[in-house]
Amino acid sequence: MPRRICPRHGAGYPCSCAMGNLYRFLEPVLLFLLKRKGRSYGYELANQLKEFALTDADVEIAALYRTLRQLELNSCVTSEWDVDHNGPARRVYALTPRGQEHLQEWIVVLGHMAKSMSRFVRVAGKSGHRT
Amino acid sequence: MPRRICPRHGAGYPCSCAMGNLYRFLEPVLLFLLKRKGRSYGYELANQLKEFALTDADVEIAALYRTLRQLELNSCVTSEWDVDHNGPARRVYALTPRGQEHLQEWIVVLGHMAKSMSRFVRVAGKSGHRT
DNA sequence: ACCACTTAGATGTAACTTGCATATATAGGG
DNA sequence: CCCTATATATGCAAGTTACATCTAAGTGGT
Repeated sequence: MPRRICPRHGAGYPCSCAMGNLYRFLEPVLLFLLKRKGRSYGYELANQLKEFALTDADVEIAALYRTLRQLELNSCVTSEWDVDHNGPARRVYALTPRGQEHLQEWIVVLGHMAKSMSRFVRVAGKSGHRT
Repeated sequence: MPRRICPRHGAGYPCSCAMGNLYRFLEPVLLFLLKRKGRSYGYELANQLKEFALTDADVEIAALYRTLRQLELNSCVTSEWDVDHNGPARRVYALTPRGQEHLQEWIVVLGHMAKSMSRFVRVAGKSGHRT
């Protein structure tokens, strides 16, 4: 999330300029999974991610961990270590109110994009590709 | 288009890994406009682009010119100078068969993405946002 | 004890993309 | 001559991505 306030649309409107990290769309899915689950950690989220992957690309585990830390830096999630189990410690994340908001912004942006893309596919696909 | 052959899905399947330049989605729209128009040049394409923008971001004119040159490097379009008019010379582009194919790949990829995004918006939007 | 494997998180870095500023040049109007 | 519109292009800092690599704790086999 580098440019949180979009210079073109300002602070109020959730445009994709301000969303950042659009490429593989990890952020919105992670926020949603955390909302649904309550709390979770990276390794677990990685396995649930496939269910909602917004592209057909594989989950990049390194990007996932970095995205989670980035979300924490931006106060969208909080984390604490969980050592109360066998195996290596887990960094357990939970959504903040700020994260809830950000998820809603993402939902608006992705809604727009889905609509534009569907329209494009409909129009562009109409002419030219034979069955 | 840096990684044209995706190491995960191979050369046959048009996955988004191999598409590159996914961020602002200039490429597919330019290919489509060229197909529809027959031939056109950067400055003209820039004005038509707004009609099919896949995100709400403004058209980045520099990105447009660079994307067109990149498409030419990858044999998706050809170009020639048009000086047969008043004003500065225009670099006029036309779609190649390779470009047609690439547009079809984009349509498949964007179709998948639109579907995944719609689903995500439907599911994630269901709980939590009050009117 | 040693080794391989799974779970769990993190970092290093080259290559690439993006946003924004800037440069170049032709032509028309004042 | 300056200003604007048309038209293409480059420079570069900052940010993103893909892939490799590292650390460490536990489990099961030999």
